[in-house]
Amino acid sequence: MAIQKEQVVAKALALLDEVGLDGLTMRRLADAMEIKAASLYWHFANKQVLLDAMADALVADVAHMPAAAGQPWRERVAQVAGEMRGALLARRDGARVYAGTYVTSDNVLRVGDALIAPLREAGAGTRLAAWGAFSVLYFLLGFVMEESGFARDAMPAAEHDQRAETFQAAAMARFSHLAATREEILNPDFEARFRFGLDLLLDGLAARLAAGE
Amino acid sequence: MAIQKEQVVAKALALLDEVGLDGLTMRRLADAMEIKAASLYWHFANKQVLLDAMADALVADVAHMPAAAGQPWRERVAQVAGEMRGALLARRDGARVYAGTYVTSDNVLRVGDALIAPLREAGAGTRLAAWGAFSVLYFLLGFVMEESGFARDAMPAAEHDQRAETFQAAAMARFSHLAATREEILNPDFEARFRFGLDLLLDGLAARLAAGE
DNA sequence: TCTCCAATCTAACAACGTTAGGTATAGTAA
DNA sequence: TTACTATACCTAACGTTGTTAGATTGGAGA
Repeated sequence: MAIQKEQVVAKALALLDEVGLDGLTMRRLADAMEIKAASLYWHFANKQVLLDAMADALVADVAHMPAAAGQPWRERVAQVAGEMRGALLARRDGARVYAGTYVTSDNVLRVGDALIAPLREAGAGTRLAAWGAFSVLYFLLGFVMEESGFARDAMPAAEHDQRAETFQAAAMARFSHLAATREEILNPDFEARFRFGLDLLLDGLAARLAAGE
Repeated sequence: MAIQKEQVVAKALALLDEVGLDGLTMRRLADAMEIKAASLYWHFANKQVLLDAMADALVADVAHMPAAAGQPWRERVAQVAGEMRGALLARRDGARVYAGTYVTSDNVLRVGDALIAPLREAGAGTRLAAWGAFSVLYFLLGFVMEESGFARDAMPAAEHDQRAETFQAAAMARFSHLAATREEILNPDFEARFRFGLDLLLDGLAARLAAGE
């Protein structure tokens, strides 16, 4: 029975890649499984429960690697954060699915634990460790939501270009600082941008660790 | 005509507070305006356009105050970020509405400009200013989404308590670091938590500014 | 008075999530 | 074998949603 549930979730994630979150309907999912829509309610009480299970499955592979001996806490945090970002980007609308749920499954909790652990072992107090780890998660979630919203394949290329154009027009006309930093705002190297923001947080954490918090 | 549009948006925001994003249907909005649903499509091409306009209106009051003379860049960034958080929290599901759209309206662009400005004037290069400002925005968005999801009035009290319970059970059994920092994870002082994460980012930015980036 | 156009209406469509209640299948106990 | 039970599906339908087509209103300008 647990096996069947997981098969449904797997098919749902595969379908998500095809049709996106808005296109993911119970009827379409049922079709893909060669089943009728009503039968899905045998396995899941409602669609939200299904989405919760999908969100859980989304991060199932994150934070499984044990820390290498002597690995610095920064690297460990960055590692988990990178895995998490990768997991949310791996499937279309992954970040939206994840953000739309409020799951406290093992898979989700493990990520939190894996972010807190390096901080605690580096000497952080409970507040610094907990709030710091969650700050990383908040940044990560906000970042990836924007990142997947901006991805070229998330919208018609024409719309993408038109957006950049209206942005530029408004920026030049009214917002001098946006205009001045336009190139960096539109810079599509999301890997570097993510690393940049993450490093800001890690630097802040390092300063507090050094100060004995 | 623009007036009418804004009246619809205003009513929609008022209704949002009453029924939440999921309860906000075109028919209900039309009812509240003593109009039929189809008539809304005279003013807005579709629901998403309406939601975009709502997201725009949501942040209409943010970042209007000019910087006080000699005000440090940190304070200015914190000020705008605080206003933005306040705006997203001011209306029920405000963060969800905002995150679900991709608007490049004046109101939205002004926030970006107001976050970049202090950094640039403090000597930041274009990359540091732009990426730094957006890092603050990403954190902010992720934070407020979580915050409003966790707010007591966002879900039945029973569900809230049950969540905390299942969290605790799992944490104690399997995730020692979550268990150890449990109190700080569940700490409801979101004001302090927000300030904490924001300060992490600001510290990181300060270090880079000092280094001449 | 006539014309025009903005703003609304009625009516309907397809699609959605979900529920009630029936049916086949397969394993288990008598 | 027979009877029972739980699992996993089915058909059929309900109410609601976003949206469209096309008709109707009403007021302003010629």
